[in-house]
Amino acid sequence: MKYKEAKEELIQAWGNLGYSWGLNKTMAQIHALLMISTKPLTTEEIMEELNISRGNANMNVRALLDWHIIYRISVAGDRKEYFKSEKDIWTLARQVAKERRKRELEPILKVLKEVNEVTPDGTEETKEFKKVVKELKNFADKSDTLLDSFVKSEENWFWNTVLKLFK
Amino acid sequence: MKYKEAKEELIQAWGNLGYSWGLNKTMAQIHALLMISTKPLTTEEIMEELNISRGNANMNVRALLDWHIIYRISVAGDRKEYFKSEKDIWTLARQVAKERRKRELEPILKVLKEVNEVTPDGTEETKEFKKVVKELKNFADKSDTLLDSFVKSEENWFWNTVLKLFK
DNA sequence: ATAAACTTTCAATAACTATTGAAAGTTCCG
DNA sequence: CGGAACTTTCAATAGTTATTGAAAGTTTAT
Repeated sequence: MKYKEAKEELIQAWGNLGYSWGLNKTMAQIHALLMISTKPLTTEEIMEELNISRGNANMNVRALLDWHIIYRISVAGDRKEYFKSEKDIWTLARQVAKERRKRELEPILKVLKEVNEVTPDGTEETKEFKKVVKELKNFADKSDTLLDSFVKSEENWFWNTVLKLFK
Repeated sequence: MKYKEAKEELIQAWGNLGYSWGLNKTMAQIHALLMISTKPLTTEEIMEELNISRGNANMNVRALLDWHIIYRISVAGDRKEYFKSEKDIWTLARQVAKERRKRELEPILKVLKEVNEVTPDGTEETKEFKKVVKELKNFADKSDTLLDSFVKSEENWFWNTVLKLFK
């Protein structure tokens, strides 16, 4: 297989995976491109490689910076901004987990706390509702603890301990 | 807080969470509705509660059946179909993990295997590419093992072992 | 076989999300 | 300051995904 084909296929696939991780397609593709690049790239180069507009490139680069999974690099004597990806997939996964925890888990925890305040009126409905909310809360709390530990963990320790369990 | 408010808020929040789990908003809302319902519901009732059309209700109910997270129920002497949700959140999470593994992880594993066949031509680019692909593959394989064990696990065993670790 | 009761389909359309590219903004340097 | 080099914004538009609802299809009872 030729390098160019392989590169395109990987960028494509990474785009899809990233999408299911909560990034958007272009964001994930820019990330993939930076991931396999041997050197930091400029907006110009990203635009060219992925055939996207300046505005699109700029917006998605900023989103990636916002997620803290790529970095801005300055080169002495050059006014352009260069970008490089966090290359350690482990750090990347932790970072994504951290963001998603903030964006997704926290809001539902807040709602669960809120709706648990429903006034029990003795009906079957509110009884069931309370029960379901309690279970959801339990589950969400556990997931939160797990995610938090994951975010704070270090690679080897995590894989060593967890994979030992799951073998 | 009134039951009706709480119910609506929970359905809304569940809709968002479900979305980030890879379902779509309506799918997740129907699921939430069945989750807190004390009895199985018909398509008609779902349409009414969520203010959605017959087609929409039907399509999303079928998608939920497809994910195996709700069930079809027949009531003797009644021609209508009733639906009820898998109420155990643990079983639900396992089922979702299973589907996503199939839909998301498997394709990327396939691509990684494929692009690893790139012909090394001695350039820096292909060297880096190979390295990145190898790391991704390692990570994806580990995630796959982990997910698979999760899917096959039983609730107490899982939480007991994992949470002990992460305390 | 007929018809009522119910389910499924699907073309039209609404709603949402992503993308473009030109204009406005910023920074740097002589 | 002036203007070149670069970045950011945003209104317009393209593209995608979700939703509707009426028509077609299916099942069941008589």
